[in-house]
Amino acid sequence: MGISEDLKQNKFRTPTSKAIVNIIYTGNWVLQQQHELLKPFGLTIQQYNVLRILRGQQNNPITVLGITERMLDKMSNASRLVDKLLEKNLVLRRECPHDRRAVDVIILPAGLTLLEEIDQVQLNWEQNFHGISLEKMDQMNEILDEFRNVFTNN
Amino acid sequence: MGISEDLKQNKFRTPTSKAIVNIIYTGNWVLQQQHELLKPFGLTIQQYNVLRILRGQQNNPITVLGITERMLDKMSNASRLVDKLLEKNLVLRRECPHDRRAVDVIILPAGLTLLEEIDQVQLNWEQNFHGISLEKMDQMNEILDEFRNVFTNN
DNA sequence: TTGTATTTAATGTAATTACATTTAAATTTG
DNA sequence: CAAATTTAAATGTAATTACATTAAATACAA
Repeated sequence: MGISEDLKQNKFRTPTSKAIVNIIYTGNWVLQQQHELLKPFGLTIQQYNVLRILRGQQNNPITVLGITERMLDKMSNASRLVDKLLEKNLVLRRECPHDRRAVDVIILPAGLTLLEEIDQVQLNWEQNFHGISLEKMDQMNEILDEFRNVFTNN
Repeated sequence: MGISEDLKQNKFRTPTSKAIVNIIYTGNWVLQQQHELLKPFGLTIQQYNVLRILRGQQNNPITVLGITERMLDKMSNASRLVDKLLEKNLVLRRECPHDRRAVDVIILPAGLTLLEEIDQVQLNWEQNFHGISLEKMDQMNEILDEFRNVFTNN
């Protein structure tokens, strides 16, 4: 019996201790799904996140530090992630004009096209959750937010 | 502005797409906390999980495959994780009597003691969430379970 | 201005992880 | 029974990640 059965059978001291395992497990489960979904596109989850951050900039360049700050996942070396995207010709890197320490990164049309392809598959995957009411989703979002905010804001 | 602000400001197409990011982000946030919490004890999260699985066995040995099946995190090479725990003298490894392919793993008293120490810190950390009602925790648990179960059971 | 501290990115490295392969034992099949 | 298949664990390896350090540019302070 695996952990999914543990979760079903409520083998936990308290709802809180179950919640902690449940959040880790479900987060991991989602990551796994995303990982599978991205495989055919030759991107890791981290690379995909960086690409989306770049798209979110709407043509404005963003520095490597800017990327780091926006990343889901702590400091996974944005510098080397950008390297990988460069190798795939999905982004452009150039010295920042006002600050020669910084490096601007911009998404290339090829990057945008790739993201659009992935969007299709993503949207399709999200359809799976349409059986869950939006009210419930909102509820969960609220509680997750509250969960993190017990520590003076995160 | 980082992703935590994105979550606060509801910059998402739908509650569902927010939920997906929120679950990954919160899961990651919890993992990060656990990681910090375990640092003083010289264990990685994976090693800690394996130790807890072994404790859950109540003196009954469990095979490496058994451990893999119970792990939160897919296949992170239980074999090598057990190696690490062996190096730290927290577990014992021996050939399984009925099946010479399999290897039984048992937690040692030192392992149990270490877990007890960690329990203290864990419990202390969980106190942070006592401001959230148990009803809410239950609600979140239910929705997380439902979330995963849209795919014929996970 | 000069020297010090800070910021930004890149790099070195050790550990971890993902994924495939290997080895040995057990199980199944002909 | 022998051969083929499956199962369990270990291992090889390439990629990724975590963490520390370095290098270069900027900001700041005396």
